[in-house]
Amino acid sequence: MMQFKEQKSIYLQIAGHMEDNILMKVWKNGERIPSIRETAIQMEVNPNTVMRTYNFLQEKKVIFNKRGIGYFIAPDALEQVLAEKKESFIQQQLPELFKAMRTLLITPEEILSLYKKSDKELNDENQ
Amino acid sequence: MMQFKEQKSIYLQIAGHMEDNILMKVWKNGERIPSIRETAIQMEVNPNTVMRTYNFLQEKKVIFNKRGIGYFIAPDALEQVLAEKKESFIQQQLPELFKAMRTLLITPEEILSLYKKSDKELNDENQ
Amino acid sequence: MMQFKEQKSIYLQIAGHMEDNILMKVWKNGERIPSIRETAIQMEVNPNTVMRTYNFLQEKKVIFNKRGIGYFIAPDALEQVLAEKKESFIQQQLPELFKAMRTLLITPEEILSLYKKSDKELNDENQ
Amino acid sequence: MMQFKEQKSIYLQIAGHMEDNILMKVWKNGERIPSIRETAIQMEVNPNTVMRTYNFLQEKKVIFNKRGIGYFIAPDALEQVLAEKKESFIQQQLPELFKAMRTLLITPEEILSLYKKSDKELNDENQ
DNA sequence: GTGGTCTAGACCACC
DNA sequence: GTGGTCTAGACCACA
Repeated sequence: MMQFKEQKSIYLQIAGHMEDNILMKVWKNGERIPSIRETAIQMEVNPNTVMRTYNFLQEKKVIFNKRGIGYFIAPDALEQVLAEKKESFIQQQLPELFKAMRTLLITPEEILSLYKKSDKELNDENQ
Repeated sequence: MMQFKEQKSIYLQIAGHMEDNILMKVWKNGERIPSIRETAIQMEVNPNTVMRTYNFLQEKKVIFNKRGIGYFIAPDALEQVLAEKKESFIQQQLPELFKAMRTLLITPEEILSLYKKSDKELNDENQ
Repeated sequence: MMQFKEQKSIYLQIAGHMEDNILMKVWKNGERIPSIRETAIQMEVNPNTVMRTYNFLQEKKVIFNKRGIGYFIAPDALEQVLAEKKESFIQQQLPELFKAMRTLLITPEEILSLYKKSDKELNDENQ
Repeated sequence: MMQFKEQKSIYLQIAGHMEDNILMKVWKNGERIPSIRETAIQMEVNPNTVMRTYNFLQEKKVIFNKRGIGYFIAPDALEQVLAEKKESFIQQQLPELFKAMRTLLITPEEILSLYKKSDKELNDENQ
C-alpha cells in the first residue's frame, strides 16, 4: 500500500500519483490504466475511493472512459498535465517562493545550496 | 473583508494573515491586537472562527492573553514566527517547488535571475 | 418521498428537481438551500446521494458552498440554468422534433393539437 | 465507425440506427441485413454488443432470424417501427419539449414557423 | 470482466 | 450544526 500523508485526502493523493506516472512516462497517452478494482486492491483502499480519483481525473480530462472496457490516458494527457503544472508553478509556487525569500530572509545562496542538497539525495536514492 | 481561498480553513488563513502582520512589522512584539469581536466584525466572520485562530496562535505562543484586557503579541513573536515559517517552508514547500522545477526542466539559476529581476522592480517602485 | 422514474439516476433527478426550483423561482439567486442531511431526510435517500447531487450542481456552478454553513444558489443561477436549457433546446430537442416530424410523419397540426391538450391538462391540475 | 454518444448504451444506439435505416427505407421489409460479425466489424464494436442489438430488435419483432442463414427485416417492420417510435415520441419526448418551451417562453407557432423554414431549405437543397 | 449507483454507517475538521 | 472523506457491501447495466 502506498503511504498516505495526513494532509491531503487519499483520493487526491492517488490522483497525484497517477499524474506523476504520466509525467514520468510510466503511462503513455492513450494507454489503458488499471481498472478501478485493480487499483483499489493494489492501493489497499475502497473501490469507491478509487472511483473518486478516476472521476476527478476524468473531469480534468486527464483520463477518459470506454464503456465496459476501462479507463484510458487521454491523447494529450502528458501535455495537459505539464501545462497545468507550469501554470500553478508560475501563479502560485514562484510568488510564494519570492515572498518567503523576502519575509523569511532566505538568501539566493541558501536556495541554491538546498537545491543541490536535494539533488544529491535524489541521486543517492537512485543508485 | 479579506478574500478566503477555498482550500484552506478560514481560521488558519486568518492566523497566517496575523503572522504576516508580525513579519511585516505591522504588529510589534508586545503590542495589543484587536479583540476577537473586533476582528470578527472586520473579517466578516463568525467570532467562534476568530476564537479558534486566537487559541491556535496562543498555543503556538505567538500571542498571549491578559484576562479581561485582551490579546497581545508575545515578546519574542517576530523571531519565533520567522524561525517557524522558515523551517516549515524548507521542509514542505521547497521540496514541492524543486520537484516541479525538475519536471518542468527549470534550473535554479533561472529562478534566481527572475528573483533578482522582481527584486529590482520592487525597489524601483518604492523609490 | 419524491417519486423516482426508473430511467435516470436518483442524484440526477434530484438535481433536475432543484433546477426546476430555480426556474420556478421557488429558490432565488443567493438563497441558502437545505443542508445535505435535511434534503436526504426529506427525499428519503442516503446523504451520500444528495452529496453527489450537490457536487454535480456545484461543478455546473449552479450552487456554491460556504464552509461549515451550507450550500447557496449561485448569484447568476437562474440566468445560467435558463441559458443551458435554451442551448439544449436548440441543439438537441428542436432537431429531434423536426427529424421526428419528417420520419414519423407527424404533422404541424398534430403538434399544435397535442400542445393545446397538454396546456389544458396543466390548467386542470392547477385549479 | 459511427460516433457513439456517451449517454446511451452502444447497443441501443446501434438499434436506433438500424430502425432509422428502416424508416429511411435503406432497408426494406423482408430484406436480409448484415450478419452480426459484419456489423461488428463495420461499427468497430464487439460482436457481443451487436448480438445484444439483434436480440433486442428480435424481441421487438423488428427483425427475425433464419437459422444458419441470417437476420431479416420483419414483413411489417416499417409500419411497426413507425407506430412505436411515434408513440414513444409523443409520450416521452414531446412533454419534455413542451415543458422546455414554457420555461423558455417559446410558442408552438414560433416552432412551426421554424419548421416550415427548415422544410423549405431542405427542398431547395434536393432540387 | 468493466464502471455506475446506492445504502448504511462511521469519523473528521470546521463554523 | 455544516460538509467531506472513507469503508463495506450490494445491485445493476453494459461490453
